[in-house]
Amino acid sequence: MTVRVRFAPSPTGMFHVGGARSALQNWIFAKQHDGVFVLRIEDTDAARNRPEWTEGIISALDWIGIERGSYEGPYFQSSYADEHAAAATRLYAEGRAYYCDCTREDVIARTGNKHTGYDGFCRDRGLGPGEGRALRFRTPDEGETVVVDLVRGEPTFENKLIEDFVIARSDGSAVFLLANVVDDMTMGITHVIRAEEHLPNTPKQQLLWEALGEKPPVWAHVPVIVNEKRQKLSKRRDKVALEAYRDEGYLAAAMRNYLMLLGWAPSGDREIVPWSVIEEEYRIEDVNHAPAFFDIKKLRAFNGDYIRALSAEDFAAVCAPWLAGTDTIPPPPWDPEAFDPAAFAAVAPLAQTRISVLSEIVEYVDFLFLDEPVKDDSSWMKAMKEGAGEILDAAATAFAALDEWAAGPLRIALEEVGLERGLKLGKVQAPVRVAVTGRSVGLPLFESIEVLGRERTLARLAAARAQVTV
RNA sequence: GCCCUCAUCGUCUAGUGGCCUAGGACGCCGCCCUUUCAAGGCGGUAGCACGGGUUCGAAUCCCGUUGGGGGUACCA
Repeated sequence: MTVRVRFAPSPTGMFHVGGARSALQNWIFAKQHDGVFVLRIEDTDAARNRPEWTEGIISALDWIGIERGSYEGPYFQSSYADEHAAAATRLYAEGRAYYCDCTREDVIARTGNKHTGYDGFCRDRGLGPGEGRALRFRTPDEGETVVVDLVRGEPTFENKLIEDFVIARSDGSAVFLLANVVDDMTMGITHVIRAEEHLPNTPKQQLLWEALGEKPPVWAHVPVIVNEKRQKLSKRRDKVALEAYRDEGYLAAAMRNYLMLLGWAPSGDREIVPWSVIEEEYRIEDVNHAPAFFDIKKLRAFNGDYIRALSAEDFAAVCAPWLAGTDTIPPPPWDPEAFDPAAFAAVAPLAQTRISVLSEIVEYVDFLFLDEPVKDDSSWMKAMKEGAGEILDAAATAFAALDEWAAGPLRIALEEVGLERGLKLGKVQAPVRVAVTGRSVGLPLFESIEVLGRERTLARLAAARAQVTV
């Protein structure tokens, strides 16, 4: 028997980080078992299967490293409508399902509680299909349903506590529970790996598999990912869009490493490991049972680590989108014509240890490509204190006298300016830094000045001097 | 309400009855390095939810309590 697992996201126009983790888990599982990984876009309403959303899902998979060609699909749930209908018909014909004309309000009126579920009112009324009648599955009155779950063992559910749930709407279309089962059956799915939130659905789906005469798949319910309030990550209140992380400058490798560490850890005291280690060591059975908090701070730390591990060439390459802008990444503040790849390459290694996400690259190098440096007010307040004007003058004079425009001599020149005034380099460099880069924090100063060039540096020093009154 | 499920530093985890005086990582704090800021090095902070068992011995097994999460739709 070949293992067949499926990743079944619903098209929502956004790819959830939880979905990314789930896709990765399914993908690894298929690889480890020489099995097949299937992508099936899930939505019973065909009208919602928007092509651009599907493309979004696929490009998210591309980004996270699940190459096209390593999976089957995409398939669409809505294309199995005939199978859904056939299954519903069969279940009705065999007495495993019955029609019901109760509305939600009817049920609540009878039970007096909106959370008790369906009361079985139409069970034996012998209703046939018709207007306003939904098809309900006749749940067994006794016995129990044992779910075989790779991460949770064998959660057991008492059948009598499972309500007669709807499997087809009054318009005949199948509801998620049935559609999902029929899709999995027709696609020969053997293993279903998904989030814990589906666990309460599982006995219902398993009952359907059995009623349809097939052996249910092996399940694996991994814990959900939660926010700082320990609630399931939600599209509405949490930042969950994978593409948002991508556009902010998280590396796919860091993201997937981090995602896989939610609820699991590789052997030895290590966390940042090559993907090959994860593929080899990850065992779905070893995944924790408790929900994990999506800690962006730790993700950032991982990302910084991955960035620092890049070669100079690779670093420059991954920065490119933020240096030029893309469809989804805003363009940098400078004129594209002003961008100088050689100047960037010269300072890039200095920036590499200083950023945690790629989008931060812009503020470190913008002084090289802007006509005038940005003027950060709090930096000015801090650096342009009394004596600053004089320091700027002295620095300009000393720099102008230099024969060799390079970081070493520039540093010596400024140190002398400080020496004459009994000031440490740290003190004298502050106003110079702000004058040249606009900010009090940035790349190493003399290397920056070297790359900026004599002419522009002296011009900025003079411009700043003119604005300083002390 | 009912059903399901979970419980080790603030967070992610290691731990499967003695290697635990509970290990690592992120965060936080301190020191070193240092032209700012990072990076790097060194050190520190902090945890087995609680109560009962079982056992010579329990973070690990059992029961209960408390607390958290999920589900409870003619959504997926």
